[in-house]
Amino acid sequence: MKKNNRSRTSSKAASAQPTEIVTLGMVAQAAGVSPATVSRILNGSATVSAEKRKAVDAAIAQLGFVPNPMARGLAGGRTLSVGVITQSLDSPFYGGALRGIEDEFDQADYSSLFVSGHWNAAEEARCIDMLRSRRVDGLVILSGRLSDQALRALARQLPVVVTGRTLKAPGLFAMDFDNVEGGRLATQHLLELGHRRIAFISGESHHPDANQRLRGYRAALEGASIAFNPALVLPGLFHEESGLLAVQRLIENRERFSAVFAANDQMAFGAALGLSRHGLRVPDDVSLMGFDDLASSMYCLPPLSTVHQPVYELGRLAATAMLALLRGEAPDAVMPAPKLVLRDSTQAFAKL
Amino acid sequence: MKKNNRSRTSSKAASAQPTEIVTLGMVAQAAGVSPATVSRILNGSATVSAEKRKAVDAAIAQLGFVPNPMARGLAGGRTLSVGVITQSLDSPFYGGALRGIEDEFDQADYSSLFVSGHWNAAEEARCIDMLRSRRVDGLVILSGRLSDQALRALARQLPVVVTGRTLKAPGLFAMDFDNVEGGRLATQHLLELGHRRIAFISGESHHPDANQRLRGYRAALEGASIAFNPALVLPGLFHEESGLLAVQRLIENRERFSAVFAANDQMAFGAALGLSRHGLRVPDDVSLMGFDDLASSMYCLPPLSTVHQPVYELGRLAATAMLALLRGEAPDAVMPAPKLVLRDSTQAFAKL
DNA sequence: CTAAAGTTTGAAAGCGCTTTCAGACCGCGC
DNA sequence: GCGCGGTCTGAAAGCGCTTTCAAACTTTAG
Repeated sequence: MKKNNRSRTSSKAASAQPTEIVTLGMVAQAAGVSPATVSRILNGSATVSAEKRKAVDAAIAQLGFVPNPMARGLAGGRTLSVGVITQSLDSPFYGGALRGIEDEFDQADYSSLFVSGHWNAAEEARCIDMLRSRRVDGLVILSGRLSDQALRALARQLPVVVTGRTLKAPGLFAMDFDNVEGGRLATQHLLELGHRRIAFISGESHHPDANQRLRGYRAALEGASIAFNPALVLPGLFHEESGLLAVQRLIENRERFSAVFAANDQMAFGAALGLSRHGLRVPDDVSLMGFDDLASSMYCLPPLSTVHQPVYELGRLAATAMLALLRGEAPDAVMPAPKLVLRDSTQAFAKL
Repeated sequence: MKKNNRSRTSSKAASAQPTEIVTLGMVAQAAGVSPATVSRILNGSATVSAEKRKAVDAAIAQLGFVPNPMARGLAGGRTLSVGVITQSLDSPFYGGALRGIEDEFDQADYSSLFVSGHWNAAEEARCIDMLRSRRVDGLVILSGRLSDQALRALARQLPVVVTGRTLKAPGLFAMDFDNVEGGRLATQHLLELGHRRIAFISGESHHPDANQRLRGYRAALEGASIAFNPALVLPGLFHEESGLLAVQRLIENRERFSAVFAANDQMAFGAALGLSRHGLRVPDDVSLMGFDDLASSMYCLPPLSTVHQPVYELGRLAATAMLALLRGEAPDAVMPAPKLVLRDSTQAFAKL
């Protein structure tokens, strides 16, 4: 018995291990060829005679050989894995995107390493270091906090796909959703329903999405020749509580409004609760509009009118783009345009 | 220039790479010691003179050396990574657990590989194979579909922590939430409010959680000497739509009920919508109780009374248990007991 | 029929790290 | 002064795979 240092958990106990470790070398031996040949067949990196190929395929099947990604990574420089940086693993919004990414990569036999940056540039950088040390072949970043500069530098080292940006650089593919148009659409809808005093609950001030949606809101107002009233825009933090708070503030300030447009659905939920606490009914007393179209928006009370973001699709597109980048091709993913989803939380303005 | 086959993306373009690849060998050379010594210091696997240790530490810091996990894994048999099998990456319920797991492992310098089994035993097996081929040091399985048998076999090969089971085996740690008690608590609460005709929307019939919660429901009924009425328990699929459907069915059947207890919050949301569609108000006309206490349950309308599951804590506990297993210790994590969270969706039964 | 130009193939050299194994060095006791 | 048990340390052998490199054949051209 040679020295077997690996901690295979049980060297004597379990005898009928379902999966004994099978190496490429063993396959080679079983097929009567050299390891190099097996590797070539595995990777299609060179032509191999049909005869040997058959023998090897048989050996692989018979032994149940599964290549060891670590060894592959070490030797070949590729790991068939890509890092995905999200901000929070349990975000109802990004969750869908993660699923899309996972599905797409799975199909291509890549595996995805998910890590979350917690909306924090430093932590994000840490994650990136970690992923690079694991030698991921590429990086998908869901609207990170990194500067465009840093992103460009990163893309020089490995392929990067980033969402929520418009940015061009070698090795870098950016996909952006038209938040301005989305914000405009939502506001316009409210306007068309006759609303004139429309409150806007914004997202975090640093967040580009929030600002773009605000721009859309202002653009729509302008299009309808309605003066922008800063007192009607409230700060928000993209979570339920901040929506609630915003509405409370609005009411405390005795601001008059017949509709509320929240920069995301989560804040809209909070707003709905806030309104209800003050005896205001949605949509009878005030119309409410969200943004994102979370899975749960269809089932809240009342079902929320919102701007649909194809978040699962976005995930798939991002992954597809990464796959293209990895193949050395230029990705051609196109983000779907914003689309209004009208449900029960908005209705025509009723003159009081 | 030696042959540099690695595809470092740019061998000439970028000159001021932020992170040049630094190997253990380079550290050794810089510190004037052998690679073996550096490794020993890194892993604390043997005593090293203070002098050399200092030199090496300095070199590491100066060069910004980061060990390559792949090489470590290949050579040492440990990868400092653990696989986490969840069912859906975007589940509002498991999301919290994932976050807990990630946080805990991060602190211990382990990284987590998340994959989802999509509630499907075959896919789950695929995931496990994939993770094993990546040589994860352990496996955390969030209420999988695998048989206890399979789990036991798995645990013989590497440490496993599984939630949603009661199971004892070497190398295996199971953590279970007391769903029966939770179901009992919720039902009892409704009972105490004076409700007598309480509908129960169940989860998938194969899902142990659903069945346990049902058992709790029946136990509470029994405790109050109320006959169990099968017509009041509806099948459900743990998602919103099935909650909606269940309520519709209930109403179509002209079943009389003054309260609904859904086996999870998502179905409760659906139920709320269903009730509202039929002009039934929560809680005035019917009380509604959920299970899980999702983050959003606090913000729905009306805020949902439910059974709190400490899902983030559960994640942390699972990770802590895995860390203990990895150290060869026996984990001693204890699941918190179910706790009622009473909000606005339940109220005393008002005689019609 | 020989030289040049392909094809296939295997031997061998790594990838970056861990881990024996044995040598070097030290302080002891006899 | 010699041998013994200890404590450090480096050389070297892998881990499982990829990728040169050159050898061994086959073709094709001249």
